[in-house]
Amino acid sequence: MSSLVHVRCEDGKSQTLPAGLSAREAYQRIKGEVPADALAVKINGIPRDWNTIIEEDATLEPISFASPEGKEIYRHSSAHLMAQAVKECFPSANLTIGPPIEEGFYYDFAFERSFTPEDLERIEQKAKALIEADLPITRHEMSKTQAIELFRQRGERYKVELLEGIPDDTVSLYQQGEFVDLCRGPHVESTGRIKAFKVLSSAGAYWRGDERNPMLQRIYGTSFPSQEELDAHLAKLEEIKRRDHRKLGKELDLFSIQEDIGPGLILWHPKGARVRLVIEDFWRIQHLRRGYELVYSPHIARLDLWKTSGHLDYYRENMFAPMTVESSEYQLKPMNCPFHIMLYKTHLRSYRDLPIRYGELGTVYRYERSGVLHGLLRVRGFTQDDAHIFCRPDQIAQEVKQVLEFMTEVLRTFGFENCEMYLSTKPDKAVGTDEQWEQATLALATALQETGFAYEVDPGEGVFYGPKIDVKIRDGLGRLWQCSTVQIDFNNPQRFGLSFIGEDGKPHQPIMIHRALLGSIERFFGVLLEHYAGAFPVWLAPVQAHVLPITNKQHDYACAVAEQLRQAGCRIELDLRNEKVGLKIRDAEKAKIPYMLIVGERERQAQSVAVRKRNGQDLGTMTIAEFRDLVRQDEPPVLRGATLSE
RNA sequence: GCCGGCGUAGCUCAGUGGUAGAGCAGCUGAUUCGUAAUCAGCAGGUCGGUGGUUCAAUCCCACUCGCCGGCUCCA
Repeated sequence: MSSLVHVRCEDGKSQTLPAGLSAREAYQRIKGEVPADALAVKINGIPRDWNTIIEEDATLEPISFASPEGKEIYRHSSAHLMAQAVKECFPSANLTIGPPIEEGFYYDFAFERSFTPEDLERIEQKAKALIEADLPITRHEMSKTQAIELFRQRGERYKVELLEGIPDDTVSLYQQGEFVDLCRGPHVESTGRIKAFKVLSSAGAYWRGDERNPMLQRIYGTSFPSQEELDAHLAKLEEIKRRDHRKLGKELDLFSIQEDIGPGLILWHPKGARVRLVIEDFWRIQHLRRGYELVYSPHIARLDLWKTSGHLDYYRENMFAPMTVESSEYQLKPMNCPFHIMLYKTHLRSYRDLPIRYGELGTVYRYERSGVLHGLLRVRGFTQDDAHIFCRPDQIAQEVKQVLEFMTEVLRTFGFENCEMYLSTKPDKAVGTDEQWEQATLALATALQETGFAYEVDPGEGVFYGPKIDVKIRDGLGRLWQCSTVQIDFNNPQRFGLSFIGEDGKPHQPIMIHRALLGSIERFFGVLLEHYAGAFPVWLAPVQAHVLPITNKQHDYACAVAEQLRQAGCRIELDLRNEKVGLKIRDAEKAKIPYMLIVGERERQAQSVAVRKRNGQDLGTMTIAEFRDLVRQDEPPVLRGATLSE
């Protein structure tokens, strides 16, 4: 064995060193010092502890919190720290697992009761004391048998169970003080490396995520390298709460969900409905211009239709129970596709007719388990902006490409510039031939490439009837939301025996493409509401301006202003209350009205309005016609002065 | 569905084993006012629902409905 190794640092500096040094020592010898923010080190590209012994030639690259790996290590060590605190406060709690997650970490414990807020406070204090103690974190490798014995002695039965499932003979443990956890690592060097630590919440979670398993007590927490960063993160959490669409929906009187109506069922109030109408008008105009036929279908249909479509077999758990009418069974629709298929079948189709694109704002009802309902984002009755494209296999790529372009245009209009695309391929359980899958998947990939979108492949995540593209949009707070989806379907054309007559005069089977741009109107509305924090852009705002007379001497004029603007298609409200303008402005501001039109004696004389924006900006006075043009400017071109009947 | 928390006036919330309060909103009156709160008065609740314990329940107990957080991110 060579006693010398060649070690290179991330910047290319290298040195030949005796084997057996730790990564930290080696790095120090070459570079003089290890950066203060280096949590761990990549050795030949693999994250490791700083005290890993170097036995072979290696390249070293420090990992800081700035990198995804660094965050993971930091949060993972934080999870251990919290687990140590829990074990010290509650020795009878059993350890299970504790991974880092997106903005923090959690650790699951088996404990005889739930943790109370007081417990969490105590745990946080204990963790802070352990940070203060700056305990070294050390790695120990041992045989699996030894590890099992160790955890058995400590009464950690879940750890024993985990170990029994590990195929390797050797496992690694990490220790800090009395605390020992089974862990692959790496970790930071000591508990003192964790600077700002916060316990956030607790909740029940099933062991291994399976509801047949016992319920564990999960504690969530987060940590950052500085108090400032932690504070910023907590402020962001507050901001998320402030923007919660459920809160805004109530404050702005947009919608409600009422116990007497039923969970997951949305009641659209006039203001919410106005926004929805604008969204839907925009949607309809766009679809008509892009070669879609708009259709309507009923909310219930004979159960047999759902047998043919396969929903009864594959989707039953998400459907409301059927109802019996005149001794036939009917089913509330969970999807619109069977209706569009039946529409296709009303005529004999030629290859010249394809593609046929049916679009519908179709309201569907799905049974969702009570615990998963969430405001407008997860409901039991919602309206899909659905469309089904029937085309020849060779038209898939072209059609999908058009859908993607259409989708980005629509999303951009609503203020979503960034999205992420995922291509999901054939799952284990699937219908259709391998050839069909390959052809369709390739068509999707081609469409993505031709439109120039970066995308990730989700292997095996396709629906059983075909591959799909899912699109997630990023909102104002950087959160991702699944809205658009494009799915290829070989299954339904076959089940329903769809055909078109080809050039050869023989029947062929069309391909069906399911697609939604907004996903569901309810969900999209919720996302939009949070994205804009309730302050809709002018073209979407339920009320675009308040007319605020200063005294009752201007009431007649204010009414005339409002009436003229309404006739011009603006959404205007009058505030004739016997109050000072200051209060009227304050109230309009709270209601997030984009414009305030203040009319006093001067404006009445000049037949003008003084325009104030909701951000406080004063646009000065202008005529009513000028203001109307100002509002128009904010509308997407397609809607500008457009009507559905044109 | 499961675990935990919560449910009091239109809204936000306080409160107690002896049948309830505040602020805002609402209504009435006064004020006629120039860019984020004028003043005064009035009215408003079967304390989510059902059942039980008790002389007495909004409060304690059980059930139920609903809401909130969480429930596949391999130690």
